[in-house]
Amino acid sequence: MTNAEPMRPTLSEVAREAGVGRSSAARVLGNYGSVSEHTRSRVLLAAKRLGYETDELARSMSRGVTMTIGVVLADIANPFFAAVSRGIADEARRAGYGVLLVNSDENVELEDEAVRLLVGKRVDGIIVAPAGGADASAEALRWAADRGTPVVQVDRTLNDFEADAVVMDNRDAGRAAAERLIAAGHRRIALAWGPARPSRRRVTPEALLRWARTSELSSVGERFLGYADALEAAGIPLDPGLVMTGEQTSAGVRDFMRSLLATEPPTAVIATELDAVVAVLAEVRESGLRLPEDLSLVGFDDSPWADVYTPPLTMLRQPAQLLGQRAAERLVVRMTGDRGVRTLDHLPVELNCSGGEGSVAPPREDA
Amino acid sequence: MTNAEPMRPTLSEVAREAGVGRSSAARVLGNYGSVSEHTRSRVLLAAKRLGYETDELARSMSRGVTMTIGVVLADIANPFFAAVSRGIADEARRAGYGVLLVNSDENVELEDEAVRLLVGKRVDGIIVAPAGGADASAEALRWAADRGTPVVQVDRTLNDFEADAVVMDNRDAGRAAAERLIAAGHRRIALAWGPARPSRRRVTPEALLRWARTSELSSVGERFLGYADALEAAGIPLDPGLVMTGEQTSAGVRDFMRSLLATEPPTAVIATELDAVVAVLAEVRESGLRLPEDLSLVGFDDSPWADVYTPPLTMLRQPAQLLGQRAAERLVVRMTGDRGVRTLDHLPVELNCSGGEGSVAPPREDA
DNA sequence: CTGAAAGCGCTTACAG
DNA sequence: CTGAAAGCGCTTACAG
Repeated sequence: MTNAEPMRPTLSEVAREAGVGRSSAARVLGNYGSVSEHTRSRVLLAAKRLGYETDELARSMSRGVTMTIGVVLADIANPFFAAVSRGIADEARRAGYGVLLVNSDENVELEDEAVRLLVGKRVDGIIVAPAGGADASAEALRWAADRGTPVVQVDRTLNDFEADAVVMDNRDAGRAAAERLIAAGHRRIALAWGPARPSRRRVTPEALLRWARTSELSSVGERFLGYADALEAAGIPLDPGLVMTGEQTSAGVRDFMRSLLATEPPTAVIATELDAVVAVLAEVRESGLRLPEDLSLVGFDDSPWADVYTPPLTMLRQPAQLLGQRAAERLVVRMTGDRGVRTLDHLPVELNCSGGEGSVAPPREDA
Repeated sequence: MTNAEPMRPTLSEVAREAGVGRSSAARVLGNYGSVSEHTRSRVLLAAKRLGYETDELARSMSRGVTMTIGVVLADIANPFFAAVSRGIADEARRAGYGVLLVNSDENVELEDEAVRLLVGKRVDGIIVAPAGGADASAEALRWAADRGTPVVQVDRTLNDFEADAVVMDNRDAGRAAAERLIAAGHRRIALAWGPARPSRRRVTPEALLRWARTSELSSVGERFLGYADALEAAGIPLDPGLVMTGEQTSAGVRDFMRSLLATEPPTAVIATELDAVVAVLAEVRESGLRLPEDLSLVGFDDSPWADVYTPPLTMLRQPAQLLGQRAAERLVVRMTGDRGVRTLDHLPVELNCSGGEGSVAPPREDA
């Protein structure tokens, strides 16, 4: 049993082995300052001989920079966030940064804890998809930003928070989804899910809109506003009964769809999240309806499955990986010292199935 | 413009503010040693007043422990690895560790670089899904392990590498997939994809088996062996023409399926990866075949989509998140000082659609 | 070009 | 219980 742990050699040991001073060894191993070719080669040789690798932790300590960025997302297992992380990781690596990742599960407390952890580990910057809606306190995030740690928001934005953000153009996407269906002749278009409104009581269209416009800036909230825009432009009255504002879960979608289909069936539905798409499909199957003859569907968050589904699904493709990349690029600029004004970057969302294909068909005559 | 960056207060400043020595402040802020109630409260008060947060970087430096684990996976955007990461992250947090994540893209060089980066940042341990097959050199990994950094392998194992591993019971899974199809009456069962054999020339069944048994321990390799086991047990000769051994990509699967369907169509197919499942479905659609009447399918890597597909797909469900959790648990034990013998943990893979349902039907009479 | 010394912000024996 | 001092492994002015 080898319980003699081979300690990693330090800079001093390399210096001694090479027969030079510590500073000289430091200069060649750290690639700075100037050294004679002679000492350089001696040091390099000694380093090789000892298997020296510089201790980045110590370097971070003295340089005051860790070359690490912190990332706080709802759930890395969610395909959307997984793609975002990938975009971040690639861009970070390109710029020489490592990535420390934490899941927040859309929980404000966990997010706060995560941010403190990251600041404690002295990350050079933070990318976050803020949980808890636009009005969340997000104390730790604001504290971190005040303390001088650059923060970039992705996919969501917090009110009264002066940090850069990179988001999808969700309102435009919601509008595009509804327009696609309206163009096919639909007027009863359900939205699963819409903004998470606390009360489940039915409200007037005006109240729903007013509430959405003022209190909420989440992505699904924005998508709802785009949907409302499209209806209004087409002269179709907004029916709050067609908008799911309750619990944003798969089970919630299934309940919503089931009761809707049983009472006042829509001719089309927009599913604003991947989970919602799958839940709608499950309920469609359960109810025996045919897609798209009996019900048209436009979904969000493209997936390879959408193309091989029968029928192929009409989906809005979010450039999730690009979103992550952009956020990382922005953060790198900030970490490099840019103090310019706040930036808000909107990425376009595209329909993947153009033409008359996909899961959109005209409404049935008898509908 | 506030360009006066609020520097974070240090332990010394808190001590001065509290009017005590540094060591005393350290003891209360670090929760160790003993201090009088009086000084404790003074220090706590001063810390609060100054907004002190301990610098984990400095703490790591002096304690020699970073409370961070490094994770090297092929691609975080892949649903399987995304789930694995989630399992790791949850377990790591539970034990108080942060997670530094790097993608290797199945590239041995990138993996090596990632491992060196992680060791440089002095992570306390590493979890890795080794790239490049069982015989890969994986120098950095071996070097890290020799140096005393605990390493746990997930999903794959390297030959001649004395590190713990947590893997799926892939051979058993491959066997289960084939048995399911054989039980339904199939004898011509294609495998997309099988082990990545360099040469694309056809070989004898014996040569293929011999090669797979000796040189390869990747997960798809194991799945192929299980498939072969099931065929042998059923007295069905192994036909190398039905086993895809070429390029393991979606395009490769489509080529393989297309030429197979055009020349000597199988009655069933096993798709050993999620990408392969989607590619098979795409080719099935293209060719106008019906699932499962014309072709039965058993896939790997369950997804919520499988349940809402028509027909619902018979899939082998890999407990990916559990895999990550187990690996992290194992690593925590090692990081805590356990020097016990190597551990190899096998997780069972389960069929999600039992009974006669799903995408498996008896072969057609005329086949 | 080169080396001794101080410093990054903690922790940890070691005396008092 | 408490404080001065040394140390973690680098980097960084500062003389020589």
